[in-house]
Amino acid sequence: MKILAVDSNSIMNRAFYGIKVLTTKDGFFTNAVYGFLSILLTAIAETKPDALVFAFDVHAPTFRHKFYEEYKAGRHATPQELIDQFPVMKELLGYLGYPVIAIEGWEADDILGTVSRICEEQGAECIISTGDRDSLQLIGEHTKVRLSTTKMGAPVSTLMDVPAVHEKYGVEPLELIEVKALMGDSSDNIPGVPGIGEKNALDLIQRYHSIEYIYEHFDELVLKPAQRKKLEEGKELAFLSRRLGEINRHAPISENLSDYLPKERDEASAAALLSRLEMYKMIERLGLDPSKIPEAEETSTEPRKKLEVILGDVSDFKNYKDSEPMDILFESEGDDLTSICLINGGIAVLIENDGFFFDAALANFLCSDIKKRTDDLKFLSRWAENHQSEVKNCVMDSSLAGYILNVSGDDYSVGRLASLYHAQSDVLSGNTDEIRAHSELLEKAAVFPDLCEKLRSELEKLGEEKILDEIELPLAKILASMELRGFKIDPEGIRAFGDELLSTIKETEQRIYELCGEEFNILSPKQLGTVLFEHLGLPAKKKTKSGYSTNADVLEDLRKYHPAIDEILEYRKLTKLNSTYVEGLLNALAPDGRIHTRFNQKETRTGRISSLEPNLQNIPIRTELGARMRGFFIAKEGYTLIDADYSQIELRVLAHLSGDENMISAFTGGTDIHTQTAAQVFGVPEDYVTSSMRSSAKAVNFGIVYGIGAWSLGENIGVTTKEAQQYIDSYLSHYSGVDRFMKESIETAKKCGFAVTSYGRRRYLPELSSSNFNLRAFGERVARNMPIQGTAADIIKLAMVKVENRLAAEGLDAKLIMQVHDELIIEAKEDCAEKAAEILKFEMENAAKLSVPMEVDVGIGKTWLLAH
DNA sequence: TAAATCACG
DNA sequence: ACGTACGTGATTTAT
Repeated sequence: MKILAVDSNSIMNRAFYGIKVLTTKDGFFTNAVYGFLSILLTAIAETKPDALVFAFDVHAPTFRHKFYEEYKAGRHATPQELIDQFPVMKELLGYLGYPVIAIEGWEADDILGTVSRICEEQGAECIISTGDRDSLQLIGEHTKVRLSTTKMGAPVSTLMDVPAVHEKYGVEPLELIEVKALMGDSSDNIPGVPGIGEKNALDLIQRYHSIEYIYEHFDELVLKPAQRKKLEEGKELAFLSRRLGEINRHAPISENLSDYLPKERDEASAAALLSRLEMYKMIERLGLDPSKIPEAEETSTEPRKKLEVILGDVSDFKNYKDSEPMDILFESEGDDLTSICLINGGIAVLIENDGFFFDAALANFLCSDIKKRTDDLKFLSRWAENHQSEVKNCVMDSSLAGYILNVSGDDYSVGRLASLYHAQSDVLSGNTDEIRAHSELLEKAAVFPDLCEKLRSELEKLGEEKILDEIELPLAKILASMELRGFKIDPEGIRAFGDELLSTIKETEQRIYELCGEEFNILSPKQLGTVLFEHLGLPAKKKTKSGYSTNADVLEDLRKYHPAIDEILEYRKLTKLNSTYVEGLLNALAPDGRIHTRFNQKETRTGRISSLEPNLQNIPIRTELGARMRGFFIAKEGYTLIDADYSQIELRVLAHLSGDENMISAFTGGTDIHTQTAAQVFGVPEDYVTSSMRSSAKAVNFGIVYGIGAWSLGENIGVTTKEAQQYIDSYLSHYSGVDRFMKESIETAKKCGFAVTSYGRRRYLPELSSSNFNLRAFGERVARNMPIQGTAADIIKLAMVKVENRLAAEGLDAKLIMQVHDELIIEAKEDCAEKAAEILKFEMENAAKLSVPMEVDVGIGKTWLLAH
């Protein structure tokens, strides 16, 4: 018999503070429950117990006896967000069939101690799962403690047994009570003997084993005079602490271990609770059947609509009900559609792709004026364009709506959104074999019409419908086109560049081995750390979770100590260039000689788009060698590239949002913004600004946008924290409007629970109400940054829509192929490049009206390098 | 699968 | 006492 006894309060605490903020969409904190379950699942997997016990304190927070007042004074009160999660956790454990024990007047520790005692007596095996070192005293022949801690933000667990306690503390487990009696424990308000710390206490107990012995043989002991005095004065406290620190192992619980075997689980209730907590993956991780999730509760009140499923083809919808939009859902394989489902007026037509007629009819239908809704417009648009069509008049993409409603989500599938927004499923009727064969598709179909309405009204309620209608929907189509068009590259050039890199890499590698006097894997931070800091004895600076940090910042500081450092930095650059860019791009090259990146429109928390497989938004430019990479991105024969990028768009947005007069005039004046900032911060005329002053000012400007702290700024530009603080103070006093704006941003975000762009795009920030200082500080930085980065993202998205529309309207053979946050690239036929460049610049500069002009630099060239 | 590193805006 | 500037994605080694 093996029993896992969980110190539930302790694990809840550990999870709450150790796990990033996690809430349901209406703001209920779920991080402690989530973390608890994660820890539990690993503990079960590792220990494979027969029975489990979950011990809770009756009161959260835990407090010891009569020290409650001191307790409250000594430690922050348990935050409400954590307290609220306890009943939920207990309820869930109940559904999972586990015994939950909480007894008035007894602490969780006492219950654990009792379980462990019973195990010891009956020869059963007991494993205590806790985040608290208190329980270590319970360790014995049959009792081990699985200690969960967070080391540098990562969850770690250690299994402690008798030898482990010997090794770590040099005393018997039971003697830990004595140690604690001497040293005390502030978190449990055990006073201990004043002046005796961990070192002293351990030393004394290692030698004398108990405080009783110490005080009985007090005069015979060899003690330093100061120590003797402290012990003498603290005698009473020592014995009091001894009593407080010892866990009572006789709580009134069943001595029959078989009572702790798991009971039958109530899967439906457990799954329902977890889905209310929006922990959908946890349902599976706990081995619950996802189909046990009950439908939303409201289903019973309204009679559900019927959806009649018929098998047919696209033309069956000639007589659709035009008061309602046509919903389009589909099954796909790669870029192909295998079947679609069209829903309108209570009828769902299921259409299998039978080849030519399907393609032609669907292509024809998609470009009709019929109002449409779908769940992945970018995919559908790509399909349409591949079949010489386009998607016209699409008024809803549920995934985009879901993203706009919560940019922090990670699953915008129809099923997930339906449960999140309580959409009602229609009742399917029709040929049951067909329904079964396409059950997934039809389940989506059944809920989709109502989901779209729920999403639409939610968007309207929050004033975000324009973001969908005017930005994301038109953009989806453009991104689809950009993905299809791709970016032509020069593979021969890249290969040659790669060969060049490879030979330099070999040489560099050899030099490093010689300089270090040994061969090792330079790319392994672990091995590199050993060589640099142990074999060569260089001064180690920062540490990471698992050893020495060897990142570029650290190495930069070490350059002066050893000639190998420069080579290592060089080696890193070269191998990065080769594996990520040379090899990465060649691997991603399509048969048409072009790279087709995919744009993710639903990824970022700020509203930016991201690029993946491959990522074309991080092609090198900052170093000369890296920038050569951009020379291999080229226009096709007879065409040329046009590259346009906003100048300082984020700072201009900041000037606009803050309304700071000084900053606004900086952008209308014509002097370089960083130089002007330097002049103001350092209090010198602009002509006297040196390049180092300018670069410090630039760092301050960036820092302001990111929600700056003096420490980091100092680190970044190599001045003391104090000096950095002076820069910031000086900056904020000259740009007092910015100061005000930043303060207001945090204040409104705290009040509303979200940060927002000037187009109304929201990012919810539950971090702001966290009781964890670091998380809250992070939330505050985000509250300052998101409106700026997000507004800039909205602007360039609008610009993309306008540019693409204008180019089409003017009938130019010029198309957008790339976006890099503040930069757009067009591939244009040579004879219309000038005209297209003009349009590009104009539409970008006029995509939004700010209180400062938006400036765009535009270039034309055969390669990305030349055009930029 | 996670952590470390580094490429970009 | 603690950790320390926002937003991404790809590659590598190590667990």
